Amino acid sequence: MSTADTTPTPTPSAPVRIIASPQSWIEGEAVRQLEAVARLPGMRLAVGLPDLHPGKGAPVGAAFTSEGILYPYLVGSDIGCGMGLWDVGMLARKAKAERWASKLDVEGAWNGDVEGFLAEEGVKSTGFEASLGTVGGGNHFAELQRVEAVHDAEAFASLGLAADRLLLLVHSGSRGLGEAILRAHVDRHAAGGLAADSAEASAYLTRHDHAVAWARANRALVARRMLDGIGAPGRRVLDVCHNSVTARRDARGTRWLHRKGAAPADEGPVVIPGSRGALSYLVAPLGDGTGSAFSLAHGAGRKWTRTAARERIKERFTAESLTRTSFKSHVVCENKDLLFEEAPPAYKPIDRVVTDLVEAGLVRVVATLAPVLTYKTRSHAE
DNA sequence: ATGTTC
Repeated sequence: MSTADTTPTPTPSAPVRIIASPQSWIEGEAVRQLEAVARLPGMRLAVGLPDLHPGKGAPVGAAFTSEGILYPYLVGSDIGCGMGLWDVGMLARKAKAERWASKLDVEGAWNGDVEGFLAEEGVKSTGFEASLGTVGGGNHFAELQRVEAVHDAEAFASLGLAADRLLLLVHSGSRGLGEAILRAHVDRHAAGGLAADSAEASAYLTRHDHAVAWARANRALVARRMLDGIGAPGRRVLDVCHNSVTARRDARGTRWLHRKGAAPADEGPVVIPGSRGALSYLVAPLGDGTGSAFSLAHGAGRKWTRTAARERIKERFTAESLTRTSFKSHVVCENKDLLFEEAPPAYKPIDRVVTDLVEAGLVRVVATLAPVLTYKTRSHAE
């Protein structure tokens, strides 16, 4: 017997995999966003990492692979955003955190030779150079850290690191550049994708790749300004991008790997930071990456929205008290709203996120890093 | 996230 089926055919979904233990609380909205992305044309795999949380349309803490079509809106506006780690080249016990907290200033355009700096980094200028070497807003920061514990001495030493030296972790992106690139795309295509073999995809990818390189140079200049401020040399240990789309070619053809708040698992060790009042984890990826879209968590993940964090944290803490943490570290954040929005209770516990990655066989911990001074922003009232 | 935002 045949029956007329009047129900619409469900859009076939790509597999969805969420790498998180039941102890990692993940908002339902983030899961719904992940599932919605998995139903987009061409999608082949959607992976949520343990720091998965809702974003604007698409979730953050996720990686997606597609075939034949790529989606600029999944990368978002901060193309190239990522984490760079520097060996400060100074003993941690020589740190003058209180003095540095009153003095460090990386606001506004750098007064050095920006064009020369970009040339050294091998990056073309963009018209956004007044922002080059600035941290930006939101969850971006530059943080001096000490080594709390070394768990894998060999891997730690192979990065040229020493347990008694300060480190500098820089989280920033492409500032207004990436936003301009996404806006130009969204003006024409909204959330729509681009056929991978189209001229528009090539044009987007060229601009995207430039923003990724510029963002990396931005982190390098933020680091240089911080290092100049404390009078230390500094050496870049690693630098990885967690917002990007890249081509991966294998026997099946080309896959487009979108990372939205997801660190790469195929570029060596990475740092997964907690909140400014928590440890950060230096981890080494394990496994072949195929089940996790070659990606890792990129941080603790937000527990409270910015609005909720402002309200709840204002009730419990004074702004002054938030300039120090349970690690006795210093916080430079002269924007009060931002000080509340980014306070440690607004974030999930980073140890749970990293434990989930360890238990999933995706990383081993090389070292834990404790905050000494977190630089967010210095206000420049006239 | 945002040379933001009138």
